[in-house]
Amino acid sequence: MATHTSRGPYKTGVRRRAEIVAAASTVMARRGYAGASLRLIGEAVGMTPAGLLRHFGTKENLLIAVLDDWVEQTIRMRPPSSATGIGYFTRFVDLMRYHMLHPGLIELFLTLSAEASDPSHPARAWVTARHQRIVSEGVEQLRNAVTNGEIAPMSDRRMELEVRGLFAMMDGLELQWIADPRLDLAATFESLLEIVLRRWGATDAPQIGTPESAIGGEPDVPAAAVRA
Amino acid sequence: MATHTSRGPYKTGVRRRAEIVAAASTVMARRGYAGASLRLIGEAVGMTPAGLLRHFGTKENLLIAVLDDWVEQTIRMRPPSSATGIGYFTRFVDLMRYHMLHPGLIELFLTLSAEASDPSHPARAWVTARHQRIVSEGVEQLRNAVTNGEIAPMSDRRMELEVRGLFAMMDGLELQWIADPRLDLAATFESLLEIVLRRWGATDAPQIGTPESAIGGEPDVPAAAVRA
DNA sequence: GTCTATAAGAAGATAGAC
DNA sequence: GTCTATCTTCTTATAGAC
Repeated sequence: MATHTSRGPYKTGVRRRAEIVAAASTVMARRGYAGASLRLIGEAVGMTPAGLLRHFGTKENLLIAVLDDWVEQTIRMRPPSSATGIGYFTRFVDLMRYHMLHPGLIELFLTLSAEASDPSHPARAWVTARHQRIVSEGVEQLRNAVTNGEIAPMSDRRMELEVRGLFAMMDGLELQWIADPRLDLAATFESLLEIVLRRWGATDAPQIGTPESAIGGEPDVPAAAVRA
Repeated sequence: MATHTSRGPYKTGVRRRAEIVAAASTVMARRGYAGASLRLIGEAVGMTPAGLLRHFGTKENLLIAVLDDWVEQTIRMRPPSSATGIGYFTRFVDLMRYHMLHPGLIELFLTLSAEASDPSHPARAWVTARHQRIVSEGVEQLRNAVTNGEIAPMSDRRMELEVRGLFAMMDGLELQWIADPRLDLAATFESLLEIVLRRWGATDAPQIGTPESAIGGEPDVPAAAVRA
């Protein structure tokens, strides 16, 4: 006991736990919650199903850990209130680029969002709450943009409509992208966001040219190379 | 044999088959392909798993039958080439209203679209092919709209971008709607479509007021009542 | 055409050795 | 902290009675 080099008794345990969450995240993203068995996750991290349950008790607890990790990663990538007004929205281009490098994250979110149409799905409440949170967060930032004079004024109803439309477009593009990874997700979104910002009357809309093609159809334009 | 009243020997068989497909469609939409066991589907239609497999042989064959039925229902609702140019896009408002009355259809499509991010998923090829088909179909109709002088000209790349953005918005709104059915899907989409058509320079964009609120928050505005 | 019975395997979860 | 072994239940699928 006195000879171990780690400073805390739980140090390796914490690391192992993180490895399990990462593996579970990947497998659940690919196969869905129901399709991701503890054996499959265990194989990915080199452990038996019993070993996993020593750490998390139940499969549902593991899902919750995966969701928490997803939130943590997203926040680390895009800290809340790091940008206000229009800057809040332009930062989503970086988020899309981040997603292209970590496909599992968005696969997981979309799979759970769709699966959770079942009211008895363990992630149902989490998904619903998250949708509500990002819409109200978006409306708040759009209001900031108006207050700061970055964009033209609009009604509250119009703001909710615009925010819902923008977030819907992001999710829908991600859905197209996981069906065909040749789609340049970040570039496509960047072009569409520019159109939206221009329509809102943003004066500092980023100057971005229309990408060569949304799909890299020609073999000499390997858009898929951007992925990890 | 000579006494039965049905005209063909397979009449009841065909009806039963249709009932199974309908039940399987509902259960798969709610639980995903992996989560929808033959036992669960059998209970929904009053049959044992063995009975189901008498009709379809394997679970995967049943999924194929469900996908074919999905296509058939969608086509019946919105016949191909029934509207060209801008009319093609405005008809999507009707499609959204239809989806609100038949939630299972869109739940199934979204669940499978997300699940099928796994390359080994049996519906992977079907989902990918469908995404490609509707994008090229949309671009074709947008081109028609330009040719007919309904909207301002735009480049081929821009057309693909606009179509991808519009379809992404539709899928994303549907994702928001299954997470919170209080959202008035058709009205929200109608308002957003009007904005897009106006931007395209459509002269006959439908005159629709912004809905009272995208979410019927007040108890006296039961937006959910529109559902079946 | 649907059933019961059953196979062969995988699922989540528990007990206890080391 | 991870293992093996085991339990119970559930999975898809087959065989054969009615």
